[in-house]
Amino acid sequence: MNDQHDQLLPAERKVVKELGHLPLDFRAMWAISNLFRSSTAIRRHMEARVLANDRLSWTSFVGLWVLWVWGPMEARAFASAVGISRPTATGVMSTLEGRGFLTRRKDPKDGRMVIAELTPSGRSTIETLFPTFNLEESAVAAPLSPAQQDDLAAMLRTLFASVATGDAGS
Amino acid sequence: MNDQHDQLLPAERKVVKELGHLPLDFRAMWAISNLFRSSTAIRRHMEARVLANDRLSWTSFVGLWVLWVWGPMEARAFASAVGISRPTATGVMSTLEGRGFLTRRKDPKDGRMVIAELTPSGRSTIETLFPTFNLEESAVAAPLSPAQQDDLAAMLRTLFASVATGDAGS
DNA sequence: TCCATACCGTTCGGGAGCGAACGACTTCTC
DNA sequence: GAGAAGTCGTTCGCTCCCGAACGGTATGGA
Repeated sequence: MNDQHDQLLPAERKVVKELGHLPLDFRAMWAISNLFRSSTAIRRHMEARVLANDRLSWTSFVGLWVLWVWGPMEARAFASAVGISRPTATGVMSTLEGRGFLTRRKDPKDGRMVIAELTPSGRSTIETLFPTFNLEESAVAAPLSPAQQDDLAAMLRTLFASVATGDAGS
Repeated sequence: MNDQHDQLLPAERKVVKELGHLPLDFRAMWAISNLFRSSTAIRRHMEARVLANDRLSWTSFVGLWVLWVWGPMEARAFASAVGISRPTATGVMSTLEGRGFLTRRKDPKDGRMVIAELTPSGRSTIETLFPTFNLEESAVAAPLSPAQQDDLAAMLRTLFASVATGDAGS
């Protein structure tokens, strides 16, 4: 009598009530839909609690982080690492450039390429911001045991691989 | 010699190489960062594979889905259920209205309220689209065992609760 | 009764996001 | 060595996305 159903969120119970009669894969649905629910909520939580002080959007923050970790890189690689399209990367780079966090220069070896690089101001911003960000990540993940956190990361890598490489399904 | 490190993605290995010396919670970092990595990739996968045929954005699709499951609802509840702000909801509703999927009307009981409702066209669109969407969800989640899918959903609900209610940390 | 208070959806301004198309540049091919 | 083909970053047009601010509506208390 005490089954999985009791664990569901109110919104999920409503879905069962309205769509329960249809032949759907509810197990996959709960996994995927909670992936989006939690990721959106955490993103907004981080923006409000950690990033708002520096008036930094999530994507700009990721941009700084990527350039910090990888060093100077071509616009194309930047877009890929941040996880956005090339047109979007142009805009994000312009934003960061306008705030003095980033510089653009042409690659002398290949006139098509543009190389983005952190300014000292950009570097110091991410260097002081990231530890705070990670502290909040740690707090958010705290309700999960260390082993659970490892399992979670492993399963998410599996999902990522299932759409990234083979381009899953049908 | 065969530890967790071997499981890491190339980008994650680079992070360890560059930031490994700092006192950070890498376990939480892998969990949270893979949450965003996988959610972004799956979202784009779904947009390209399922939603593109109907020229429907992710958010518009969720909007249709919400109205399908919940029936007619106030704009505020719509925004909350879709997971967007009220200003954004105004825009999304306008988009759906322009495409003939949704109608807006004033609540006669309270002149401030606006009630959104699916048109027959909107209803038939989501009714034929959602089973296809769920089939793809199923395919994406397939590399995980049923028990793993349940565990994943449960852990994600825990993370969601940790930022939604108590507003976690510090 | 009337006026603060509060809540609703919308508008505004600005950044993020994409596919398609474009000019600049490199490389391949004959 | 000149034209075709490919690749790069950018621009364009549109949608999404948010916080702040605004007008319209309801409600509680003096």
